[in-house]
Amino acid sequence: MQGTDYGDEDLRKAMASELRERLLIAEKEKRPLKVYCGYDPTSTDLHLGHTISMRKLRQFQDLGHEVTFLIGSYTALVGDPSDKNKARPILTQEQVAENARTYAEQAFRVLDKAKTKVRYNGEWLSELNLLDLIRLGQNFTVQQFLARENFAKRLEKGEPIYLHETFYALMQGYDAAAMQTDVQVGGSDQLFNIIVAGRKLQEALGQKPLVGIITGILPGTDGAQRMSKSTGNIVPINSGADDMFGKLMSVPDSAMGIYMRLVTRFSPHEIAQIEADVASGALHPRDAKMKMAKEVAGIFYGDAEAESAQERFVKMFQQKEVPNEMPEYQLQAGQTVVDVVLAAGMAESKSKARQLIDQKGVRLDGETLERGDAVFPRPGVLQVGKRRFVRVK
RNA sequence: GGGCAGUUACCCAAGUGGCCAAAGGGGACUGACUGUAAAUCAGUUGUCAGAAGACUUCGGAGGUUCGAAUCCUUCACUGCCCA
Repeated sequence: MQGTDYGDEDLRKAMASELRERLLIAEKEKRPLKVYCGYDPTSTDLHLGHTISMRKLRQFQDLGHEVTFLIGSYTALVGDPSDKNKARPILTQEQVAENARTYAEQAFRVLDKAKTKVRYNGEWLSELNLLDLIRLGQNFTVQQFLARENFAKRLEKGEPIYLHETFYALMQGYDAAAMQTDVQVGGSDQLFNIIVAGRKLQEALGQKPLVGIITGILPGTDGAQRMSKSTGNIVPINSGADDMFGKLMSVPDSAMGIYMRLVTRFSPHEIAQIEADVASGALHPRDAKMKMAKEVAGIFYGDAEAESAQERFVKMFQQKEVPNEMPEYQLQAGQTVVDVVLAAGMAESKSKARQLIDQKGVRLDGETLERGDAVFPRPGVLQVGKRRFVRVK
């Protein structure tokens, strides 16, 4: 149960004992537990935050249970109101289909492809008619929804709460029932959807209510806000070992602990040791973070790749060497420095390019370029800011 | 359906006829310091122009005015109260 976060000790105990009980039943019946977690394809990239629940699924998988990677093709059309103070813009079916396309592939960086069922909740949700929906709704009161923190907050602030947002929990709950789920994994923002909606609907439909495994929520690279595409603080799992390593190193020290707990394979004992060493000064916080970054990159890309990502990182940022690989740009005759910065995609407008130059943020082979209106002096490595490079040819 | 309030840049938010490209905060970006961390300090943050300046922007459209984010009309959207 490492990395779980129920926010309530009684609930945790109840779920732990229900899980034990359920395991015994399954053993007696000689069947695996049906375990699932749902992912709404609201963007194209899965990120580190998604992998917490995926790794829980993997654990179940390794223990021989039946794991379903559920793509929320239908729920994504509604938008989960969880952990948001705003309604999410509704996606079109086309957008959802496009996003869903690569989800499963990315998921197999963590899950065992051979043992994973991939399903789409449109399969059963699209079959429901209005009467079915009304019947589902009979199991819940408006008060239960208004008690949810994110709805209560919006209510208090006078922000809109759309009726369709309340369907989300019903839909997710119905997923659990449709798949006759034994165990559902999800982040603590899913507490309501899993513990209230899922269990209640299963009971109403004569099933044994599922056991919820509620994981902690990973903060983003800013170390504070929940990792999410819309806050722009994600570590994508598909963008290469170097990128992942670098992004992990930029996470504030204060978030190191939670990263180790949620997204590494370190044991509680190892984590305690690292934290003690950092506290005593025996281990430099930077090196502790490197350990974490290498471990996480290793999970997704293998230890060898993670090792070389670390080497490149050290070269680039500690020894200030330029990276070996970078995008290239073909210099055109007569182009000024501003032109090149703009054309190479290092600035979004000429004004911005000029500002960067004025701020001494533009260098060619390490030498600061002072004049934006001067003709670009010669081919070389153009650096903008600390970490953006392009080879001008 | 009726009454009231509101819609400002990436986000929050000030501004109620000229001094407004629009205060302040957050975020982002650049530089210094560092461990590509955090914190701190300095700067930038509509577009174009070397500068002066020009142009576009304050929910949409139209109007009044020498001049509009600010006034009027209308449309759309949101909240609150009443039904």
